[in-house]
Amino acid sequence: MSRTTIADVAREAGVTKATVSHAMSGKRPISDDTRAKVLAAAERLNWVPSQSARSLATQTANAIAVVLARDPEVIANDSFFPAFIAGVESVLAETETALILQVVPDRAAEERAYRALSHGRADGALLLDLRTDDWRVPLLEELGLPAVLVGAYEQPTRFSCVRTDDAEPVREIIAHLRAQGHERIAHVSGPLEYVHSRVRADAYTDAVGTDALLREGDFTAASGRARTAELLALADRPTAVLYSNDTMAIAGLSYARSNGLSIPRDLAIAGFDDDHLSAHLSPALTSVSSGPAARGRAAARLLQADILGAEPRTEVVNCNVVHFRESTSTSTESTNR
Amino acid sequence: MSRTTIADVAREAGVTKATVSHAMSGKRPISDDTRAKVLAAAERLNWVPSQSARSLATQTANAIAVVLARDPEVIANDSFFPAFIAGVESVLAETETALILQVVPDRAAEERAYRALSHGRADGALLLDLRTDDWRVPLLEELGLPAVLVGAYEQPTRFSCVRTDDAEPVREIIAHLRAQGHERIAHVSGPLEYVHSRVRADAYTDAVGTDALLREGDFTAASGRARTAELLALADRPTAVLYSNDTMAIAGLSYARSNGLSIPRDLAIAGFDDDHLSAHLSPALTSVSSGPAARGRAAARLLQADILGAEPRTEVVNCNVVHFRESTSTSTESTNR
DNA sequence: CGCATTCGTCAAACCGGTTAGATGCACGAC
DNA sequence: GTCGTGCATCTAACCGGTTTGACGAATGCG
Repeated sequence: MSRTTIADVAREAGVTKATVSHAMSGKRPISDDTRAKVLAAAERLNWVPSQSARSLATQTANAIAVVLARDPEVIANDSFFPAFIAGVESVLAETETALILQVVPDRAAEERAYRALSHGRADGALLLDLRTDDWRVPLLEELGLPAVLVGAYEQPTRFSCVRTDDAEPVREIIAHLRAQGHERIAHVSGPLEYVHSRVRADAYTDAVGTDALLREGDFTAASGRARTAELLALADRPTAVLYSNDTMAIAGLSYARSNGLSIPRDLAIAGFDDDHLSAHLSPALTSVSSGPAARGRAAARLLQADILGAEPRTEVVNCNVVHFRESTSTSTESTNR
Repeated sequence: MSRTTIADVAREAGVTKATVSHAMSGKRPISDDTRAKVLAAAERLNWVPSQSARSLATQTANAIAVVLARDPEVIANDSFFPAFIAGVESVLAETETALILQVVPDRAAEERAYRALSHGRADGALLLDLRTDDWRVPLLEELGLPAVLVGAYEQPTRFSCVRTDDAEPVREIIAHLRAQGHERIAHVSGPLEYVHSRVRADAYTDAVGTDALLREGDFTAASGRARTAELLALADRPTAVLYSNDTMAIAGLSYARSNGLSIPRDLAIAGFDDDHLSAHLSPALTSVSSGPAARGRAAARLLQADILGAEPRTEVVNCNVVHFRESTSTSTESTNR
């Protein structure tokens, strides 16, 4: 099963490897008829240059990477992720760049993964789920691996960022709930080590004036259910809950219902990230669409620019739109969609 | 930014490159204290072997690939895909194998992608969305690239398969609808070039005895809406529709409703692939869970086995479970979950 | 007509690993 | 003391591209 190599093409075309290489890349002038011979030979033999040989020689990989330290279960139930990836791919497809997706169990493996990536496996990385003082940022700086930070990041950095303003939609939702007479508004956040969870939680605390009804979840349905149970068991139970993603919101909604509460009459519920089905739930779920596909596209573009040597820059992709739906409205009418 | 190479480690440890290589791989006996010196040096220098150099030398990539010819939009709204990937990753994570995800716009690009993959970029591929007489199967056989076929495939092949029986749940749903008195049952399929779409459509046609109410969709919400509109415009409009995925089902449901139909009273609706939110819709959507994560795990395991030289085999992962919910029940009660 | 210049191609080194074959050394058997 | 034997290590070739310096031929110019 010997694959055809550049040497085969060279022999077939009656030239040397170097000429084939130059004919393909155009980095040296090649006469038109030689180039034609080379192209014909390559075509005839179905030659595709070996990616590993090329990346060894050029130190580029034609691929970018996303390393995730999340539990696979969270990935499966997350609405942000697939849409984000779809956005990334829509940009990468244009240049036939591959996306390397690696899920790692722990920090040691994650660090190894980045080191391996920087050794010719990937030309750059997208960093998701940023933590405050994220250790990955200095690591990638040290490795010299281009990267784009997706989400808020507060430290100064040489990397490009794709930001969104996560605080604003939280304020909007709280204001909306307040306007409807809600006074005890709770928040089930994501893990607070994540910057975006923290930003949302802080915006929440600022808006309601206390963190008494703030509970930390982990984006899973199980945690949504558990935190909701805790909140509803309080003597002064909340009349509205804002969750940091739709999966937790729906788990909370189910739990509240199974305990005899009517949504939104007894408990108003809002989510985050606007799963594509959330508009069709019963009641339709108020949620914040964060434009995951647009963010994916922006991140991929910035990364490609960075790899080509462009100056890093921060792009604010503010696609955040709050969709107010039945789950937070006192009237029966919904603003479906 | 010169990365540390095996030569640096060799110098640091006072041995040659070959010794370092053997010490790491264990392919030749190395004395204990030499090995210790090498490991210490590698640790000290934070050495990670270059993946491209290694894969050039060994013709292995430590990565497997999934190439998708779908529109990014379909990926974003598909419930099968993220869960499947999560299942795959949960297996790959154990061996620090990377997943290469490549979305291609057309067939030429897809073929190039597979050829490039077989040149040291990936050790194997998972084939999704199989078509009847899929051209990719002979191509990968020719390239000698190990692969696992996910879904039904009828031709004989040397590749392992992960099968599910897509016909059985269709029969179950039709029987269920029949038992409720439905006589005009329609089906909105996926593109019929896909084997799984075809199998479902055939099972449907067999069960109802005609394909008069069969319409071909493409898994997008837009097509679900359009095909539903066509069906409802018929003189003898159907009283029940089975869709080949949940996205189309929900689009159809919304359309029917906005035309004044009540679900399930005027129109019963069932989906496929059981999105994680489908149980929470209004009405809760009857759907078929195909165990995407389990299938992903099985596919990844079979591929890893194949790469290591195991005999190809077909594994039937029959996780298909029909969840009958409100959208197909005449009574108000639901079997939620 | 001779020389400089440009153009197109070639030969060889290099990227960073792996691996087959050669070599040196210690040890045991005779 | 000599010779085989086996173990540990080294040397060097190789994987398949890219890239640089060299070189021969064609061209331009005085």
